[in-house]
Amino acid sequence: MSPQHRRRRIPDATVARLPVYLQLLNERMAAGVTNLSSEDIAALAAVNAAKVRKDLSYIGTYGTRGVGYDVEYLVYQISRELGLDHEWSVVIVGAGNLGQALGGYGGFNVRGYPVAGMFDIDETKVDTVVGGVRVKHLDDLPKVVAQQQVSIGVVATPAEAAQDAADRLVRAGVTSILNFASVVLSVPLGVTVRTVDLGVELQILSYHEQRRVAAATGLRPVADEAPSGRSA
Amino acid sequence: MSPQHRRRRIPDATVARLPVYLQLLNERMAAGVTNLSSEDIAALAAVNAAKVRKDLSYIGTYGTRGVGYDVEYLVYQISRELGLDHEWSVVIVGAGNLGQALGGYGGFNVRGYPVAGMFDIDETKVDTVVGGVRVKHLDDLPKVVAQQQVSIGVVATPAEAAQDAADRLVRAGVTSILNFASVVLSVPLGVTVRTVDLGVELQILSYHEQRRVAAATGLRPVADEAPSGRSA
DNA sequence: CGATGTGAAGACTTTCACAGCA
DNA sequence: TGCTGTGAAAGTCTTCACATCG
Repeated sequence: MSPQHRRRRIPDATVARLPVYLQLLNERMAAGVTNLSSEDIAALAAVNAAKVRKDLSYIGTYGTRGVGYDVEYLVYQISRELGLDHEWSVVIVGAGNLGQALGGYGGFNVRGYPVAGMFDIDETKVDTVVGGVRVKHLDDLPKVVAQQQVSIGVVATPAEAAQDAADRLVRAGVTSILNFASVVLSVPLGVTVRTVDLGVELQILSYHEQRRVAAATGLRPVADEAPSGRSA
Repeated sequence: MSPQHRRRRIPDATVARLPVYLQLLNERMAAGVTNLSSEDIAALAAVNAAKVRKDLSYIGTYGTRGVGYDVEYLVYQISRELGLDHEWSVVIVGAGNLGQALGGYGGFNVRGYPVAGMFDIDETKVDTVVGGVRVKHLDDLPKVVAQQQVSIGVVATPAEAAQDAADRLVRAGVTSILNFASVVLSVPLGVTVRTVDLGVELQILSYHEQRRVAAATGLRPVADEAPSGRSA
């Protein structure tokens, strides 16, 4: 019953920004705003207005010339494009420090990603309850993934166990993995992996810090400025 | 006492990959490997060998033709380039669910980012101890940042409080922020922000899932395959 | 008139392909 | 000989600038 355009492929860079726009559109909508121009959205997202228009043009022509974008309609369209018109169950592998934090966080359910199960190999963790979810043994993963039609898995294990976790997820039928371990996961073609690594993020930041120090010390003239963001 | 070349600016894309190479080089080094070719590194990082060579060429010419790269030396050079030749103290703002997980995680200290302080406005959280660190009131932030020369701040607050946290960090003198809240932070030029948003990551994954479903349903022919990674 | 949607230009990134050196 | 280091080509992403339309 939806326009279901499924036009040309959306560039990765755009896909990565759509959730950001969506977030802020939802926020403005909650504040009672009904219309926003690309300039407005750009300011809120700390990007260039032309980029906003290009990005939005990939999902369709939903703006009104001379006016802007209807917030509610745009939220609907972006949501549909991101596959948010239904819930996506996720499983979390690893019930340690991070796994517990993720499970207890609640953000999964709120955002439409209910936690179908949490798994660990450690027998002492099995059957404990984290964030309302009872931890199961990793061997039960295939059953849960199949029964609950899970297609997204979260790897929250120590680095050493991450590849095994990923292998098990893939074997169970999961095709998207959010990896919090500091390892490059090897997965078959057709499986999407996104890695979020605290260490990597910190090192990118310290690289910039180190440049700033070098610049300030005046040892070398450094012409360019570090990246930053500004918004309204 | 270091070669301190400070050559041409390193591209952002490369800066984001250097920590990944570093991680895996350290791992191989621990396993006793002393030499690796660009091809080897590429396989481990699931990227193209030419990219590895280009990336490494930005930090200097540290390879040996016909042989490859000396792992230990390369680790040293990448570390230096990323500013890892000394420790960078960090402060964590927000002692809630996530803040506690980060504080207790220990990964900060291991990687050379000791936690100089953890802060919250909630009086009931102040003076509790998280991961060996006593939570202080947010008003004490400037003192700690100044005294311990902190230049990196972590925002682990709810979205509503994140901008205030960022403002306080910047006012205190922090110039790099790792933001875990679902908001686009507004900071002055010269301050680097990196945002890690669970919701954004999940939505990017569900976009790919949704495409796969559309493709499988056969409703529309979808020619291209979702991104993936493969390594040895 | 004002803001969208978009070709075209420009910037950045990746990949190729091979000269050059150990 | 084998693998690095790098110009040059190809590909992707961003930004400009303006025709177009509500």
